[in-house]
Amino acid sequence: MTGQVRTVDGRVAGRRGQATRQKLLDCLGEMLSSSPYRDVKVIDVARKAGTSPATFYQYFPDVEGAVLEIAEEMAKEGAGLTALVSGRSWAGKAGWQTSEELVDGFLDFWRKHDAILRVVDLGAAEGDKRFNKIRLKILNSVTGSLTESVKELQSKGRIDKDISPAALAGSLVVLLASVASHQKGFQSWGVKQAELRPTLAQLVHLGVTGKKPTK
Amino acid sequence: MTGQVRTVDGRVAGRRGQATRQKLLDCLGEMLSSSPYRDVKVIDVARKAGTSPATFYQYFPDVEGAVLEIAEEMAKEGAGLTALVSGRSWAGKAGWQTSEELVDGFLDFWRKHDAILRVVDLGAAEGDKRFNKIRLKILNSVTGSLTESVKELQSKGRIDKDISPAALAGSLVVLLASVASHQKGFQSWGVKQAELRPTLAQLVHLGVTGKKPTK
DNA sequence: TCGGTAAGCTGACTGCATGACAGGACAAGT
DNA sequence: ACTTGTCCTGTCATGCAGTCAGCTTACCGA
Repeated sequence: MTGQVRTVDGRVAGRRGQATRQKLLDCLGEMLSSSPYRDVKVIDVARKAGTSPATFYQYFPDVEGAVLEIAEEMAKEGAGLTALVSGRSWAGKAGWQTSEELVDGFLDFWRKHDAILRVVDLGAAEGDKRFNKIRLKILNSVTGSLTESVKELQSKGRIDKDISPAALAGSLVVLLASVASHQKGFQSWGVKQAELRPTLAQLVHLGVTGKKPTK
Repeated sequence: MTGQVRTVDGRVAGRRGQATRQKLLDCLGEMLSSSPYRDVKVIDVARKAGTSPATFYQYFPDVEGAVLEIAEEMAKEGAGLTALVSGRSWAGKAGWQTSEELVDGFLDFWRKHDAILRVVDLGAAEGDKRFNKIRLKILNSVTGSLTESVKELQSKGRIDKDISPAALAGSLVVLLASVASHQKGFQSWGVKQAELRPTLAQLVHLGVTGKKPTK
């Protein structure tokens, strides 16, 4: 399934080559954290990795191509976020705990992949299908499970019939994603990190169950 | 207060100069809508405006500087979003209407300024204070009013005391903003445009009042 | 009407990044 | 030692960034 790693000109990469490739990806990742995406240059990445620009182009068509590579990697890890929702209960105290853990898991993941997620978000918003696919892969892992939960509760009459479960689940997930990526922005509103957690958990619980949580 | 428009080298811009400057801004705006931010070149903007790169640099230090200019302009318009919340009622049917109109107004604004908002969002997420300031200026116009509404309802005991009004208002506003900027992404979840509106309105109403809306 | 002055624009230049290529260095097997 | 295939880099053509001197245009007072 996962074919061998290949260079741009078709050769099969060996041990040494893979190491170089990975080093380039790592350095690119670091650069994305420290400088604006628009200013990241191939030459800088190469220098940081102790190699030459030509080497970079042996493994990636351009900066964007390498970013996609990092993003794919992250998306694999992101698939694990499903566990935050699937098989969890939304009733009573357990429901509140589900909410809290979902929020925590999400914020942690976003904090960890902060820089690369910014770029993925931009690419997706600009209409690039490859980036959108990656973004969806991550969000879907949560949205899918959440949609099921909403449908179930809706069938019990707890949520209005004219609400689309997918739209609701999607909105909540997007809410988490964007709060996560603008955590710093909240500080300007005098909102502390610690206040964000319960607020989001409350919103999620309200959205999914239509009820205030019992703690 | 608003000093005269000046060129980079300190000259005062006259009628013709202002027109050229504006044309450059317009063309940059168009380019941002049609191609990725990273690929927008000064030379292309200049060509599109029927002038030379050197002229561009007479009015702006670089692409980012010009983008900030467009963004400031947009932020002024965005200040008008306050009207969507301030002085509105959150009780009964009127509350539901407030919710709906807030969502509509927000989505419209975002759709209209789609391209530039993407860049502002990126800049803010990357930690650039100037972009963050602009982003906050827009969001604050709504968050401020919404925070007041939440505080008022909280004092009536309708919302838990341990919820920070600012955090709640901020989260809701950020929810609107991010759903707006990824409207296309929702289509992949099989969510139609028309379903988004009521879902968001419901979430906003739930968040602010803690109750399901009466329609 | 006629300079004088400041605004407005651009050609030309330097420097740097991109991206392609050919060929050298190196490791492994025979 | 020789061959083979991987791996890296020097070099080069191309194109954009950003600066400057100098030319053109518009305005204004005498």
